[in-house]
Amino acid sequence: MLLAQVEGFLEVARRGNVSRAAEAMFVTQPTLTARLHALERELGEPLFARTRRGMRLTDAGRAFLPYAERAMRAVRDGRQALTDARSASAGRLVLGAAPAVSTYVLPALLQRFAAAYPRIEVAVRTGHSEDVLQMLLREEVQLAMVRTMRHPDIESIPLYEEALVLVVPPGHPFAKRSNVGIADVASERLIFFDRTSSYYELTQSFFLSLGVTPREVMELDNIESAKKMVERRLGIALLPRTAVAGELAAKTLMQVAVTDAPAMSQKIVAIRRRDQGRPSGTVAAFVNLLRESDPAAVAHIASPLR
Amino acid sequence: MLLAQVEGFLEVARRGNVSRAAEAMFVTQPTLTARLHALERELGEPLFARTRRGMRLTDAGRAFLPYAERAMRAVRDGRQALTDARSASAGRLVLGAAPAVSTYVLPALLQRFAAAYPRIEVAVRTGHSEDVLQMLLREEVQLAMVRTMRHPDIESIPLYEEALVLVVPPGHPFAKRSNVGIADVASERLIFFDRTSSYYELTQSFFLSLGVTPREVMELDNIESAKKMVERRLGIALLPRTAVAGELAAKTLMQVAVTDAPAMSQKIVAIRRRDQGRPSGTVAAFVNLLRESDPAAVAHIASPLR
DNA sequence: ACGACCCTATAGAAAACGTCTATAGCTAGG
DNA sequence: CCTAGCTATAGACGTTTTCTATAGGGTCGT
Repeated sequence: MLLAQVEGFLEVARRGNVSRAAEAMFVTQPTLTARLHALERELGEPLFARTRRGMRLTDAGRAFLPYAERAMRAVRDGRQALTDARSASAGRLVLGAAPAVSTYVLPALLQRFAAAYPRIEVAVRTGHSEDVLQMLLREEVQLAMVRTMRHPDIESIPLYEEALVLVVPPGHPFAKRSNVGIADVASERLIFFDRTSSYYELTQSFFLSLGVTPREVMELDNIESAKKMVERRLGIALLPRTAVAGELAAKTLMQVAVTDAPAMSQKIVAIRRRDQGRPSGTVAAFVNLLRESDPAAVAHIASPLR
Repeated sequence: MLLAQVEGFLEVARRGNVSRAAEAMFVTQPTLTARLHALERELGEPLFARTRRGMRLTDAGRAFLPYAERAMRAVRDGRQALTDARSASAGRLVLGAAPAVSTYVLPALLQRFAAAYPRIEVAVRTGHSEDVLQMLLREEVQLAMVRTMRHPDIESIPLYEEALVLVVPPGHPFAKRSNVGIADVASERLIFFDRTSSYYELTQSFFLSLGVTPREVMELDNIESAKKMVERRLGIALLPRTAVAGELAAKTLMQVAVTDAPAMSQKIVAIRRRDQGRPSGTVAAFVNLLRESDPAAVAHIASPLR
């Protein structure tokens, strides 16, 4: 069965006239007649009753009509869906993100994105970078925002550098000192977060490499709780800058520079499966947004706290 | 766009492998490759990402997939609908019927029909024969059961002869007399029904042709009421035999033969539009049932009163 | 009553398209 | 490094589709 036959069937059914229908479809009348005959032969039943006035549907034709319409509509809608996807005016986008990205950077990005592409539906799956990578490989997400990772099947788009900053509560001695050294930090009560996260490993190995053993006070499994601990003066913490942007602006937390320590940071990238070709539709739209935004900066603008 | 392309797209999407999909579709691999390329060219977008392991859907392919499935399903279901209709195992049947047929004959017929073809949905439109004919011509009904009518665009199938019988209440003098003549009848109180119906004309002209002026007592607009009047001894009536079958059997009405009057009857036929070709599907099924039933007889078996 | 017109069906030739076999090109895995 | 497995390409062949032209049948109007 050919779609041209189905289309011809519908057109003739509508107009009740082969010649007119043929004209409307830009083919000659014998061509359309042949299509109808072929369709009727394949279905084993006359779809039209031939009269002197033209063509009338038979009962069989009437029975087939809704299915023919459904088929043509599906094809038409499928075309439209691709056009929409191409212009990224509609569709679906499934993102993966590391927790710190998901909580502190994505909301502001998605706010912008939703404003620009209101007809795209967005889903976010959060997990540690390694887990999100697996999601990407299993194609459960189309694009993931995680720390730099290496894998042969993915390609990366650099996004921003996420600095780990030392934050202390307002009024803390460090806040007024001009010179805070790594040794000073190590002797303070430190608050860590999420032992399974890469931030934890990063901070740990940082201290170890400097020959300092930190005095761990407590470990929370999420950044938000860690911030609250610092605010309640239970210790100080090294936290991603994007995660404390709001508190720093509101001065409920103070940032302290450590003079004798190298800057600590992680590179955050967007990753895609290499075998998916160039970004298309919704993914391309989002990548463009990423490129023209400074993801680390937007966190300051619209923090999740406001 | 060709259905073969859509089908190929689905098969390859399912198997992720052109060669296997081609084998499953009984074509060679280059053929299927060509179909995919043609489809992608027409849609202006790659639907698959070609990898060393085979074919994976792109985002565009994933977006198109549900529409492709819908289209193929519509075509498949359409085929099935025709098959069902051919075997009359499912579908729709819209019947027209004159009032006496609709009330006294159709119920029993439809009971049988529904038992034989449970998946056919049936609709009945009732009206005087002339009105039902118009419905048929406007294709509002597929088949109509009415009194014999003549029209160039319809063809008739004889069903049964509907006799008008004289009925009297039990205990009426006529019930015991061996010899009731037309003059006797005319002197009785007569009950007629439905002045707009052909029965009325028939009975009136019958009396007139015999030079007798009936003493009309009352006229009801439906047979059921007329029967009740006779039962209540308000008069006697000439009624269609199928309409009084139940009462005759229950002996709440008695039939009286009129010795010196010719039998009065109307021929009931099924009519169809001549331009609809031979009966198909559900109509054919019903016509077959009509042929193998004796419609006038079934009214005795399952009257509407039980 | 008859001719002009309108409809679909058919015939036959030309063109277009799809399908095949054979093979190239590429990558992963042993 | 070579083989196996995958898709892409080339070129020939055959079928199908499409076209123009025309037949056949019936209605409507004059």
